[in-house]
Amino acid sequence: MENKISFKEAKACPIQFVLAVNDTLNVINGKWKLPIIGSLLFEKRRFTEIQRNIPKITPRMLSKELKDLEMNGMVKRTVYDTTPITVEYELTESAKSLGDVLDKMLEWGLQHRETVLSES
Amino acid sequence: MENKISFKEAKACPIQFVLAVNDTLNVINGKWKLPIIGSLLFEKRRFTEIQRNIPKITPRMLSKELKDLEMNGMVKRTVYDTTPITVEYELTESAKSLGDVLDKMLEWGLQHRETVLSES
DNA sequence: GTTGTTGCTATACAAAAGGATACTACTATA
DNA sequence: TATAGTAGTATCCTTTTGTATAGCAACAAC
Repeated sequence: MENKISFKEAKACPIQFVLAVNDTLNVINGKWKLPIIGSLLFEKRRFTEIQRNIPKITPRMLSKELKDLEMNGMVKRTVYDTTPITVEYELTESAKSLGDVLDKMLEWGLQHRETVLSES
Repeated sequence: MENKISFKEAKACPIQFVLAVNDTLNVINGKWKLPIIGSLLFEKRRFTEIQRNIPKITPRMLSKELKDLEMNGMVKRTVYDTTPITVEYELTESAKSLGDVLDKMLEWGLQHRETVLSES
């Protein structure tokens, strides 16, 4: 039962290509995932720390997005039995490796903006 | 008035970082942009060709998304005065260069999926 | 003169995403 | 006893996104 798809195979087939790229996009989609990942990129943080880091997010949204990220293997949640209780969120190794992809997007985004503006 | 931001600057500042990456994400967000880009990656196509290429898209959505992509400098639209009228859509150079970014996303997506599955 | 083709647009609606506001249980501090 | 901090939930509402279905104008072939 070898259903693993190689880069080569995925790239050659438009359908597999779109599906696999969407896998990546789905992990970071929505208004808040990127800011949350950004907040955790360099250090683990607690719920309220992230909240203070992203001024306009509501606890409902933060809670929901953290759950999403955890389910997708992007964030690890650790509970410490202190009083009051302490919960720490940190990025998984896989999530940290997304940094390279984000760099590529950053690069393209800056360049594209320049190209588009220079044409107007 | 030099408001151009370098990769280095953007990478160092979390806010600029998130903004610039979002620039890239916004260009390909929504359900249909990626399939449309995929359809145009190797050849220019006409409206109904794209429609046939992406079976479940409605003309309303295709029309809307193509306009979006055109406005964002991703697609060039050319009208030929034939009967019936012919309209061709093709990716801009900037859009084609997005291919490299998509490859990175593809790579990460495949790898992440493997990592997450192997842990369960 | 009916049907088909091209590249769409109009209207109405359903679903998904996100926001506002209030609230919980527990404890520590003033 | 009142206030504040911890990590969230619950409920309701608005905004955004996408769908369904129909139709248009210009021709051309049958």
